[in-house]
Amino acid sequence: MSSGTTLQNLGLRKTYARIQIAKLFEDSHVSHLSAKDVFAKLAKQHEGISLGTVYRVLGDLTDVGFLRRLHLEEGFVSYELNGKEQHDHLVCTKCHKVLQFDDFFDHDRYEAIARQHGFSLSHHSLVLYASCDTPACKKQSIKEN
Amino acid sequence: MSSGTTLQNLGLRKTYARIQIAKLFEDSHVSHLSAKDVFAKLAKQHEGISLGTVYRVLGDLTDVGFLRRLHLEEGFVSYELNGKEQHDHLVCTKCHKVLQFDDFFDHDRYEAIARQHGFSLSHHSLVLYASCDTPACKKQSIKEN
DNA sequence: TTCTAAATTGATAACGATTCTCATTTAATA
DNA sequence: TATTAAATGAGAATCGTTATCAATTTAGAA
Repeated sequence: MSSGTTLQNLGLRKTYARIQIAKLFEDSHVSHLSAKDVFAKLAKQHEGISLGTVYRVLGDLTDVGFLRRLHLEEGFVSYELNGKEQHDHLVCTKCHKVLQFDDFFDHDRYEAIARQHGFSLSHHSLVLYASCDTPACKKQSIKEN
Repeated sequence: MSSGTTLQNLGLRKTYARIQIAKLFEDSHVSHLSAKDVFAKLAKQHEGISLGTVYRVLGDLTDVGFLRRLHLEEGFVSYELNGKEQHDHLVCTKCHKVLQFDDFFDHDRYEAIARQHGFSLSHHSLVLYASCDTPACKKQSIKEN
């Protein structure tokens, strides 16, 4: 399914910026991009999508359920495709590498916990902070100090 | 244990600002306070602790392990006492009420997941977003729209 | 295809949370 | 008590993000 079709199905006007940004996320190579990441990637390939528009489009795509907001690291938000199954994230505290993992047992348990407290679950955020200590990670850690 | 003693044990100089802020968190009534929350609470009772100092002290107390940073809501950080057992949070998406809950089964599972991916677990963040729909919550939701 | 109204965009100002700077004050200790 | 390093207040600076507004583009009617 092309990004253009996706946008129409979502009830959004088909614009150049939205198509390029939706494509970026549909491209399987990328995930959890921040606004700045998106801006940088688009700047390399296309002229004239401003940072303000990137923020707006990310907001729009999130509002219609195409993207989902993540708070993996302090100080900024990232976005990922909002698939049916929500997966969780493992973040290296040293080199900031991010891995996704699926924990299929979670959702029901989380729902039960929410219900026990009289809440009705909307979604959850589980982030495991850990160090990966790969050679690349160590190199990066040194650079930062 | 008084906050002064706590600070000394942590290797921090005993200053007025640090003692007041540590006390605020040791007082069992409060938890998950943002810098602005702390500033506001101190302003009522004590003169002359600047917002800059609040941020610095919160950072210091986090660095020595007395507090722990939380990212419960978008746009700002909150802090809570860093007890041995880490508990998780349930946040109302409408009125922003926060409840803590303990899920004692989690830690081992999280550690296993990290290990499976070659990571070594440091800590985790689990936040359940849900609506509480209490009368107070509904009142607040209306106010915000 | 052309026209029109409404939605989107770029440029840039504004904002809120947080950090930094630096002169002044305070805590630890000799 | 005097010395020195650390902590503070005031305010400037920074960073991510949102808002403003005039100009452009889209979708759909004519």
